[in-house]
Amino acid sequence: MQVRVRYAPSPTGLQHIGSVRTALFDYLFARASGGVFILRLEDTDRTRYSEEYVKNLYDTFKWLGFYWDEGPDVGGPYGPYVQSERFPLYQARAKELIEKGMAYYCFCGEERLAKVRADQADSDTSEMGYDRHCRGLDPAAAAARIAAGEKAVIRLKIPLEGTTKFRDALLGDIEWKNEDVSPDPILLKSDGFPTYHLANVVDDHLMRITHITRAQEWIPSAPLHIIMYEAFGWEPPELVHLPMVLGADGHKLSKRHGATAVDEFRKAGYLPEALVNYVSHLGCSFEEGRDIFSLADLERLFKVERLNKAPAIFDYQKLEWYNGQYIRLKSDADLLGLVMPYLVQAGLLAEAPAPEPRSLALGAMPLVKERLRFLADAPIMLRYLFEEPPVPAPEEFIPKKLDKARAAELLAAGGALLPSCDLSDLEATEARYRAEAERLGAKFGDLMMPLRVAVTGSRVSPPLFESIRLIGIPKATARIGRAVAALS
RNA sequence: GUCCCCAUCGUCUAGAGGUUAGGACAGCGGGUUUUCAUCCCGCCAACAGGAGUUCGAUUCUCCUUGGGGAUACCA
Repeated sequence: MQVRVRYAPSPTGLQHIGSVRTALFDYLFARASGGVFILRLEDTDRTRYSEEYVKNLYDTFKWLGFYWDEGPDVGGPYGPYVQSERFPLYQARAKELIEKGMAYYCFCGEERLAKVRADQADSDTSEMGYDRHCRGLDPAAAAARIAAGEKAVIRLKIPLEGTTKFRDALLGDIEWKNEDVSPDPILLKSDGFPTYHLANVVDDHLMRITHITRAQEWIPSAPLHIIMYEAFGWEPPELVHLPMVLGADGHKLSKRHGATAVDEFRKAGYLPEALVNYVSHLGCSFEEGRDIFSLADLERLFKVERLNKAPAIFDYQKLEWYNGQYIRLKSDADLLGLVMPYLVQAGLLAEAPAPEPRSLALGAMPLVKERLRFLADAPIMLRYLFEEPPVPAPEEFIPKKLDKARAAELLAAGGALLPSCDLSDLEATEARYRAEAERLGAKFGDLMMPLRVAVTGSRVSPPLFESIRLIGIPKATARIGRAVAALS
């Protein structure tokens, strides 16, 4: 039997790093088993729905490099793949359950439900949730009220006794007492929209889903779904509940822990490879003694047995390390392509730069490749190549244990030497400067630091001689001249 | 409160009865180096606790403790 797995997001927010991790495992599971990966939009919550989130969903996965075999945009034999386009299906199925006596109309309004909840909170009862007030209603009477136009929801009849068993491919056998299952959850809302439970079960069955992979927060609704499958007389898919992703404080990952929307990572200059690689190791391992895995590697190596049961804490530092690794793996041309939008946004480069500034930027890539943590760091690091940096305060020029006069002297000497240097020969240039430092009785570093500050505007910068080679000796000499003047 | 799931270094993990408990990130200390970074080397650091089972338990069972999740006309 061919494996069919789906990622079924609800477009009620930006794609979250946690759900993307679930999507990744869905995707890998399908690919590793030669199965089919399906995207299904669960847009049944129209109060939180937004078109913008649908767009974000597509953008996110395109950027990450996932593709689906069936979905709203690519079609497929079991469509439509958007739940809002499938409403009649759910209504029919809910009514089917009523006819079978497995579900019932409930006429309880918000107020009564709120009161039930409040009473439960006040008393020391362990009973929680709906009190099954309408469960005992005469079906014919209820049907008559519906026919008369009264508003109602449809609730599933959870058996009052007995147990529901199911097997999780990861966690093994799980058995629930039916009295502990959510008491008669709503299947169809009063506005006729299905809830997650109904839509999910109906669609998973109709779309021939073979494996449900979702986060462990869904375990408590699994028995309820199983009861529904049984009520319909359907074979339930295999369940795989994935470990959750937590923040540093051990709670469900959320905004207060830092960035959570994939979009935020993307804008900050994270690479999709880094994100995928890092996230794939939250709750899963692939191969020992290796840290770097491409999406293609993961597709090949993924196995359900390598999944973990315990929740994983999201570690921003490790993600950052991965990002650096992937940045260093890029060719200069590729890196420039990635960094370009950031340079453009900072006003350092035109959107379609002329050959000269473009080659300047390209030449700068080897200088920053080892230094970038995020793509967004590039403009800060490279600004001095494109613009005249302001002359820093005098104390910035003064090496440790030296004074202002000495700094000016070293700076002037270093500047004077520059025009006669052949910067295509870095070694020779360095040798000359070392000799110059010796002649002046200065440490090499003390000769270099003021020069660096004068040329780049900062004590921290990419390698100096290569930087000068990029902007040209005349420009560098001019900057040094200005700095000498400022120091005198 | 009730129910469910989980438990190896600070973090992500390897380990599937016998290992000096391995790797990675972070931290710390060195080295390379014109600053910063990269890179290289080293160090620190874990089987939550208690009962069993067994010749032998990190590994199997139970209990305790701890952590997380669910308890919506959201998913």
